[in-house]
Amino acid sequence: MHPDKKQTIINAAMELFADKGFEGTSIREMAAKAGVNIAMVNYYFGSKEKLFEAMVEEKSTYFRERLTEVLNDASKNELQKIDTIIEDYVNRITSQHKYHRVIHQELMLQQREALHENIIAVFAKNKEVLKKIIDQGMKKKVFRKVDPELTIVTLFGTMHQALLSKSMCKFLIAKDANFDPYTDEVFKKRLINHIKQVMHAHLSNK
Amino acid sequence: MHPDKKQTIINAAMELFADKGFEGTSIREMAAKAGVNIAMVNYYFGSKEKLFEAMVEEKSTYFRERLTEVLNDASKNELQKIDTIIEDYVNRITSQHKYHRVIHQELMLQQREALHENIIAVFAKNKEVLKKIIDQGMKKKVFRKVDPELTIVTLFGTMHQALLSKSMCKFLIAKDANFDPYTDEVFKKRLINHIKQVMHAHLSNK
DNA sequence: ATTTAAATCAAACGTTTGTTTAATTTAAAC
DNA sequence: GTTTAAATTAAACAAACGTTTGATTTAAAT
Repeated sequence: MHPDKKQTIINAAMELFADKGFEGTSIREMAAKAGVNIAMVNYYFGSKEKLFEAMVEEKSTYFRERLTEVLNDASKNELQKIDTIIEDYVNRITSQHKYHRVIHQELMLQQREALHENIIAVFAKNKEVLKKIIDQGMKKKVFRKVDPELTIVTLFGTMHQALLSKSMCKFLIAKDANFDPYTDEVFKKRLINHIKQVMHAHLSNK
Repeated sequence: MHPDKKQTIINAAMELFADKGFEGTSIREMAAKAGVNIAMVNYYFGSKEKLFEAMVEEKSTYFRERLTEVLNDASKNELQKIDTIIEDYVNRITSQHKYHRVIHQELMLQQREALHENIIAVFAKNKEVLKKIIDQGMKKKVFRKVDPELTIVTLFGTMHQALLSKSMCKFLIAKDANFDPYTDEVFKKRLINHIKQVMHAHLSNK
């Protein structure tokens, strides 16, 4: 009938999971938000937990592409590749911050740990590509000798810290009450520039 | 009778909140873990939510001291002060990572938002001190011109990313299965050194 | 037009939830 | 030793939870 009804449920669920957590979100709430009968969730997905897994799976495929082409782009040097990834990733998080919040919450908890592997697998590709670029840069002596893994941690950690908690973001940036970091282009630029500056200083060997 | 029974409940609650989230933790579970009757929670704290608030309040006071003395330590230059804060903060998180996990989860959710102010207030002092040091360093031209707020974000973001999700940490560092980032002194040193290196490169004006 | 299967629904299922009650035990005050 | 208040308990509370049922509607297949 409605072939996108599953999708509607997944989208409603994700919003609620991001704002209230998995156990904080009830099936009745999701069904109401999606405009469907509460029985439809179990009809389509089998259970609340399987819906959650389906949501992670469905949203994560969105991020699995690209990035490898950056690695093999001969027109860019290592530092330019890092810059591209920074821009790319900030745009991803701002456009899909609810999904990233869900993922991040889930990884901090010690529940449904079987899911952690799936989530980590999405990051794996990104980490791999970044690691290769950093290693390459160090080999060519255009990068200074750094800790590759923790450099990646700093890269992602800065973005997540800046973008995944609105309260913390507002506090640190001290904007007015209706400031929204996910739509504010000025802030996005500011964040991108900062991370680039940090990474240039940290990596560059001049 | 037992004057530390409230404390026992708070400690049991915090562990469970950190692993399962607020709504994922039941009062019966906490009571069992603390070895008290389930009615004692409401008897002492009034409600589950008030217990949560009491926990945040009680644990946060632990972090409210120090740090100002670092600011006024005339024997240290600005970079040395930053180094001290890095060491200090990594030690805090590793020794109290469950508390930091709870705080971090809470800030990502859009529930109990009245609590966010209290939580943010704990960070406020730390941010203030760091900001003063960075501003001072920039004024003296020993620091390069940077974005002070986002520099703080990078500092905290790196630590949180590295220490608050065990799955992510294990994946990035690729240690064996029973590697524990909170007790592993080698990893702690490695993290401290990395953050220092990043901050030196980012801030230092030589 | 009839059949058949998928989709949708309101209602009910048995649990678990946070909280309260009312009785009992404990310990301090007098 | 009696009184009084605080602490502790088992039991019960209504509400909300995820899930299932069985009937009904919808749409495709024959």
